[in-house]
Amino acid sequence: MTNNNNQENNEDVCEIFDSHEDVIERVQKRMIEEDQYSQLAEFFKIFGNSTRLKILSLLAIEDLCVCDICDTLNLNQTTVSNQLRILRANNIVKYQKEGKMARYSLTDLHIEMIYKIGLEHILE
Amino acid sequence: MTNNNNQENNEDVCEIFDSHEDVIERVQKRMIEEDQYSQLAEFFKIFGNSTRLKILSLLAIEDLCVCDICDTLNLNQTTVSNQLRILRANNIVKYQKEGKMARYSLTDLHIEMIYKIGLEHILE
DNA sequence: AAAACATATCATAATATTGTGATATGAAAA
DNA sequence: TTTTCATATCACAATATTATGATATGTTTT
Repeated sequence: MTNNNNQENNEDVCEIFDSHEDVIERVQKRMIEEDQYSQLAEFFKIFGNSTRLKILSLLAIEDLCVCDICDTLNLNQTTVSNQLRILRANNIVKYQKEGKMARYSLTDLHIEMIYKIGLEHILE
Repeated sequence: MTNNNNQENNEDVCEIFDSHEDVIERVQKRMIEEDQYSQLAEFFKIFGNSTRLKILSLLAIEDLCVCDICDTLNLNQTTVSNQLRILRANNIVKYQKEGKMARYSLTDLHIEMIYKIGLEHILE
């Protein structure tokens, strides 16, 4: 596994077998801030619900109004509006008022990228 | 907005203003399977918890045993083991027994990619 | 103005997820 | 074999999330 030479009971000079303390210190140094982990988790949580994923996948195809989303997905208007609120609050979608309608779209290319990599993953 | 010519009250022949029915039908055709949305949501749900994200970010740096993960993150052993179980069940991490220790690693490059795109996103 | 329509918000019951104490398993050390 | 160590599993209280009915807001039509 490791390409060390021949000595068997060497646990002092070999750099490869470093102590747990060393590992911990080294890895800790490369971590991001506590707050960033939370932000990231909040961001990914958005993708962890199939209703929201469906909405996102539709908006990746084209911009849509709320009622088209409802009808396409055959979902309750309240359900869709609620999820859109969550998506808005997290800056995942934006919308534009057109008369009494609201036309929604994705804010950001990252959203589509993440969706597609995830899809690639589950399709192996 | 749309590059149509000069007529003002044209609502019959112009292909650009299609009815809700047309939009719905067109978009529905490009959707993936119900089951795939669920699978995708399950997959992304994994990233939606900061403890799991922390573990994943450590394993993206180097392979680690459970106790090193606990010590690095200053977390309960049960908590870490539980999250590792979830990660294993979802094929996000794998492990290798080494004596009484278990060395964990990421299964797949997609994991690291998604983590990094997410990080890019929250850093604007 | 009233009616109809598109969307948003509020309140809540049902459900899911989280961290953790208690405990089990299994391997190495004594 | 007993003890110790590393990790896993179980059970569960605390918390978070979901979908949805009821209702509010705001816009167009009549």
